[in-house]
Amino acid sequence: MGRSPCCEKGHTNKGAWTRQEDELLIAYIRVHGEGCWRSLPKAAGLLRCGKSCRLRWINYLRPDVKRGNFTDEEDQLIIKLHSLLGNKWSIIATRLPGRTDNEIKNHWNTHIKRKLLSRGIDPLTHGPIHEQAAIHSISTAVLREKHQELNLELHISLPSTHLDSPPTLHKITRQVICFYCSLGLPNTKDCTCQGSSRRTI
DNA sequence: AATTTCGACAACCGCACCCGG
DNA sequence: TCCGGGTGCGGTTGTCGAAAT
Repeated sequence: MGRSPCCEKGHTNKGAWTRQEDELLIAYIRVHGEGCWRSLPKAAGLLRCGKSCRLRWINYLRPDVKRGNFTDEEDQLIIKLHSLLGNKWSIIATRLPGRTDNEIKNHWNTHIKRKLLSRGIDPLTHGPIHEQAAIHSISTAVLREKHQELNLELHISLPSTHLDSPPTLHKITRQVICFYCSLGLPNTKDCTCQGSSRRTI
C-alpha cells in the first residue's frame, strides 16, 4: 500500500488558473500566510491540489515575482551558475531576486540553450561543441581555470587561509565550508558542511 | 483565409528528502 | 530507528498565440 495521493484527483480542477481562483488564493495567503499547502485548497475554497496552489503562488502570484524579459546580465549570471551547478534551478533562482526556478528553467530551455548552441557552446558541458568527443576528458586544469573565473565574477572564494602562519589542524577543520555556503547559501539542501548538512550526498 | 509549424511558458507529475511521531 | 505525511525540486507535458506556408 503506497502513500495516499496529495489530493483527490476526481475533485480538483486542472489546467490554467482563473482570475477568481487567483484572487481566492491571494486572499487566503494574505490572511494566513504561506504553508500547509495540503489543507490550503479546502480552507481557501479552491478545488485545486495543494501542490498546484503552491506552484501558482510561487511562480506567478507572489508579490515579489519579477515579470518580463530577462536582462543580458541575468542571462550571463544564469549561464555561469549553470556551468557550475548544473540543473539546480532552485539554487540558481536564489541568486536572481524576483525570478523563480520554473521561470529560469523555462528561459534556459527556450532561450539560453539556443543562444549557446548558436555560439558553438554546448549547453550541457559549457564547452565548445566541436570538442564533444573530448567532453569526458576535459582536464581538471581547464575546469579549475573556469571556476576561478567564476569565482571572480561571483565573488566566490575558498575559505581564507593564513599563508603567513600555517593554520593548525583545528583551524583547518573549522574553516571547511561547502561550495553552497561559499555562495552565501547556507543550509541549502545540498549543503555538505559539517554539522549543518540537511541531506547526505 | 485556412492550415501547419514553432516558440514560449504555465502547469502537472513523480520522486527525493526532511521531519515529527 | 522506522515510518509516513508534507514539501520542494526537476523533468516533462499541455496549451496558446505568432509566424510561416
